Amino acid sequence: MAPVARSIRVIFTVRPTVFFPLSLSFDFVLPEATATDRITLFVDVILPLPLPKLYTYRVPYEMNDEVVIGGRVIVQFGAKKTLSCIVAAVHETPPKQYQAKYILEFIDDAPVVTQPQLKLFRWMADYYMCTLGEVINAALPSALKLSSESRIQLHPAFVAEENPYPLSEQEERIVSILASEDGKSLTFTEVGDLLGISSFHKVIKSLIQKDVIFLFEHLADKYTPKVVKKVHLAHHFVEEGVLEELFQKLASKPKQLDVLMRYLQRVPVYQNIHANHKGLEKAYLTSSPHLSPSAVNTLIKNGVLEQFDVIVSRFPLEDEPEAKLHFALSEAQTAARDEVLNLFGEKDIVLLHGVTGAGKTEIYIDLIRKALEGGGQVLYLLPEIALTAQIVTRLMRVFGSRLGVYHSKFSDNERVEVWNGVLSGRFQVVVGVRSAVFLPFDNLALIIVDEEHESSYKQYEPAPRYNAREVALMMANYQGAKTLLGSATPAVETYYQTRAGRYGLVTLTKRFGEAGLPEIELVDTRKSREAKKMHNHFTPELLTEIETKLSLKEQVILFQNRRGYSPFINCLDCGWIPKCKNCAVSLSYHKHSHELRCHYCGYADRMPVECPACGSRNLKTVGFGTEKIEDDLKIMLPAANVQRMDLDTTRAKNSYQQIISDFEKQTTNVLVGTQMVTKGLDFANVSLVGIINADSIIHYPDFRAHERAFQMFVQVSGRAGRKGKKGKVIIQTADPQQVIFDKVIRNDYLEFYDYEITQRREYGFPPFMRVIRMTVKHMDQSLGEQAAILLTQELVARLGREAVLGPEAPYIFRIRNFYLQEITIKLDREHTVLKQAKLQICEAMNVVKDQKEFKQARLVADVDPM
DNA sequence: AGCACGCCGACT
DNA sequence: GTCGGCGTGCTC
Repeated sequence: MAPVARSIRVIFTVRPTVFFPLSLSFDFVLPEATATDRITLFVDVILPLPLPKLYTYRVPYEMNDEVVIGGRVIVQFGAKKTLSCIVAAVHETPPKQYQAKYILEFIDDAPVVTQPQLKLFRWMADYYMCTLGEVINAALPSALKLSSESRIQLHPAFVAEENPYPLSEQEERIVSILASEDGKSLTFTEVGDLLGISSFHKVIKSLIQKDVIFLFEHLADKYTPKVVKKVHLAHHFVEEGVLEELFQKLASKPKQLDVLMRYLQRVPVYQNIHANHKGLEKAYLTSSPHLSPSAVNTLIKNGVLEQFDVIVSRFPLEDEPEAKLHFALSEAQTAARDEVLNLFGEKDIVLLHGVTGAGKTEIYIDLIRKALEGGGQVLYLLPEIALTAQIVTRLMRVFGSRLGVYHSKFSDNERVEVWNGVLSGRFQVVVGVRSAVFLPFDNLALIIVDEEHESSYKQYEPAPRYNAREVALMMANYQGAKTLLGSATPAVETYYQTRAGRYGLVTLTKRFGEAGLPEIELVDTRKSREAKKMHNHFTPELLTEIETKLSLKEQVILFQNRRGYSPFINCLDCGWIPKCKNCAVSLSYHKHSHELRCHYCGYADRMPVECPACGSRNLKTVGFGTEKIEDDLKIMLPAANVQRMDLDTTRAKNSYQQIISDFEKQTTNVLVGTQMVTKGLDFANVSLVGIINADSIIHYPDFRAHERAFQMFVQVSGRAGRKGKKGKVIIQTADPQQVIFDKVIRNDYLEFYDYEITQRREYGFPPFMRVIRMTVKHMDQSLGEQAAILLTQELVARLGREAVLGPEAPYIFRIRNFYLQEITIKLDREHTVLKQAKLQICEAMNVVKDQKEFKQARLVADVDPM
């Protein structure tokens, strides 16, 4: 059963003194049971806080039966805070060091977190070197987390006329508001707003001392069910004859009559008396263009219609699609599917390596269907950006309302409903992003991780710094489920596992339908530049090709891996470059908003008209981002309809969907964007993809730079030419000789893999070694460096010199006013070694943290960084 | 994460 | 002389 949400909980932390409970007088009447029968239970709870251990609370004896592992309870934590937390264990061992506090309340009568989840969360905390509280915090939709808020209320014994203490003007104001309504209460922030000051604590303290008000903690479920207002005909009208009478009465009121007619049209009261019981959504009547909303209200006021509320699901049970979407798998798809199933016989994990456009989704759907037939649950993970309306509607048509969707743009209430839907068994398939691995499955049969190479599966801030692909694999392992990883450009680590025989491998080399892979052309920007043939950032080759495609009414995608107009501006007279005041980066110019913005901390300033250093008006933009590409293109090709898709244009809730649908409907011809355009989008009419500046992607100081570049080029190329059309890709680069281009052009993953794996082996990187990246952050540069040096020493002392690299300041050495130092640790892959090493890393971190002068240093461990 | 207790600067 | 700043430590 799904947990029942209770609306409001009130807990007194400061009891009004007048109501001193009389029951404290000793009445020692015990129930039938004698004291010796009593079993005293204790629970270990996970608090949603970054605390290293669990806390033990005592179960009130009468509540022994209510304890549910994985259920939520409310406890007092510290002097003031009342929190909800998850019961991780039940036992009878009283803590020796301290007196356990009692649990205040039990929220759920069934687990909200399943046993396999608890096991998984423990593994995560261990593996990713974080606390269970941090895992729980990331896992639970925040509406399932309760936390208290202090409120004040007029003291029940307070009578204004008898108050012996003089009140200040501010105090009077608070009192008059609290007295305005019986039992009215205010939060601290409300008090602050009311008085227009932020230091309201003094006032509150004084009022408490004078016995005018008291404090209490208010704890409310944040989850609110969705309510729909409905109306139906008042019951006594539902009778023959009576209704006619009503019509006559309303004869002179045409508007009301209209409403009534419409109601009867939708609710056939004559044919079926019971139809009236369910009624009709009020909004259907009030928002109908031909009806008057006020007439509806008049009918309600006069008792003809009755209004009532109904709690509904945010994911309505739609009628199952009449004709379920049925599609035939192609021969290649069928073969691949059978091979996957076959491999699942001996392996738990299979990689489906299929070129872009090979039709992997149909294979997934077929496998999901099979898994459901076997009675198990299915989790289908997608990177954020690929989880579009396109794929959801498609899955909806196959799985109907058994499909749950879990998405970062979902509201919290929606998330809770998906969570509960998984618990109750309503949702047997969930398609979702990274955080969907936290959903409370307990009977998984299959997990699909699509685009498994995607770095967005890895969370970096805040902890837990987990990779959803790895978590999914672990969860599948715990629940005996099979996992299918899918990608056109598998992560080197993943492919290595197939070579090592640990994962099965199925390959699809042909595109679905007759579509061939796109033709890829490299264009040398250096040559064009020397010949003075560049049009802004476009080579003549790219520009001509764009024009050709547009004249054929075909669409174009342009990829530029940097948002904004230009990465910085520069004063031509004095050389001034605006820098972020919090970070060691230049400010990016955003033309649309006339702002200079920091892409690391969000700091923004108005674009100056003149140089603040020398007063010159010769401010020039340097470099280019998506905004400039969009701008230039609009000027050079005024007939083209250009749309930009990047973080800045997709901030609003539905803008992303809008841009995609405009492009789909071919309202826009050219889509300019950042990485967003490289992922999983499937448009039939795109025949050209342009990569404006390939060099900025390849030249990156990181062992994964080549892998990332290869994946990005192949993925974005894959957007070109689908559904029978051969597409073209133009890559602009100043250095066409780069080794990886050769592999991209021939779309030769295997060759890329062989090349890359050799490098990884030689330089000792994953998959041969495991990397843990330590970051030391400090407001003070020198202290940060010293802390990093000490940490390095401690690490070397435990792990050996060869395992530790650094410390080193990263390229961007200051973010949000914190100076950064990085240490890279390389470890043997073996589990016992790894576990031991993590303990030693914790020790080393503690040595630094225990040092008085480094108290303000922040130490972060990132396991398997990306 | 809060929040309470504890030690140093600018003020009625 | 105090009020209040935030730095450090604890929460079952």
